[in-house]
Amino acid sequence: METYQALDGRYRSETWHWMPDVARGPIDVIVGAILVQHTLWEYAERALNALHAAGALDIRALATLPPERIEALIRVSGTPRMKARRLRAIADSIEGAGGLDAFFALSDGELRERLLATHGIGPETADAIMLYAAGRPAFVIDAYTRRTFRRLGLGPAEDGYGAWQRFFVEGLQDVASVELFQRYHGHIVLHGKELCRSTPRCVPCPLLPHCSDARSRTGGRDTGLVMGAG
DNA sequence: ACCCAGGGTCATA
DNA sequence: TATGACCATGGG
Repeated sequence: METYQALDGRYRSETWHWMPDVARGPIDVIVGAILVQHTLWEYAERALNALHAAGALDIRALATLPPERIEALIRVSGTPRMKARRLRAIADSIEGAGGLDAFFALSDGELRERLLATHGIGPETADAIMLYAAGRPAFVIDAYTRRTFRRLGLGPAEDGYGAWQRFFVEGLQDVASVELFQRYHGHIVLHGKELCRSTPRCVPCPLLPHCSDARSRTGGRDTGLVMGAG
């Protein structure tokens, strides 16, 4: 919680959405969540723009267009054949649920279950869609979050997705809300690097590339960021 | 010519 | 259950 307060106090004035600009609707978020898998948002956004320009950012289009067409449009985001298949899978799943409205009318549990049953959607992508497209209180655990918090010497004992998620949800239970989960995750993604750099209590860890430049800092300058559990 | 990047699936042991 | 190969492209 103190970590969140530190981040939020510092960056309160800026937008915190992890998908800037293009993700204006739920379909953009759903598609973006798949495109960003194992790559940088920069590339996912390019692919998203290409889909949009081609009029393919639409459930019906994604469910019916030839796979090669989708592949060509999203190539820049990497693993195009895989991601084209995954986009088709989620489009089919949404249509199978009775369309986007019916899909979003599902309960939290039903929605997550349907997402996880979709080929190519695992816990992180499911939670990203839950939180950012459907507005459900699902805390997203991604590589940035794990790296940043491990670097700060925080986090659960075990390393599994569920353990990380419980760590955050339990630490935030008194203040949990969709908006806070979105802001917190966004802050970590956008500012995790600086958080590592500016935190005196950072511990050495050669396994964390984006923080490795802060390795030897122990008496770091005071930036107003103070760490605490959860 | 390396290395990595916000994941997930599948085949092994 | 757990570990590793694989996907494939762009940038440092």
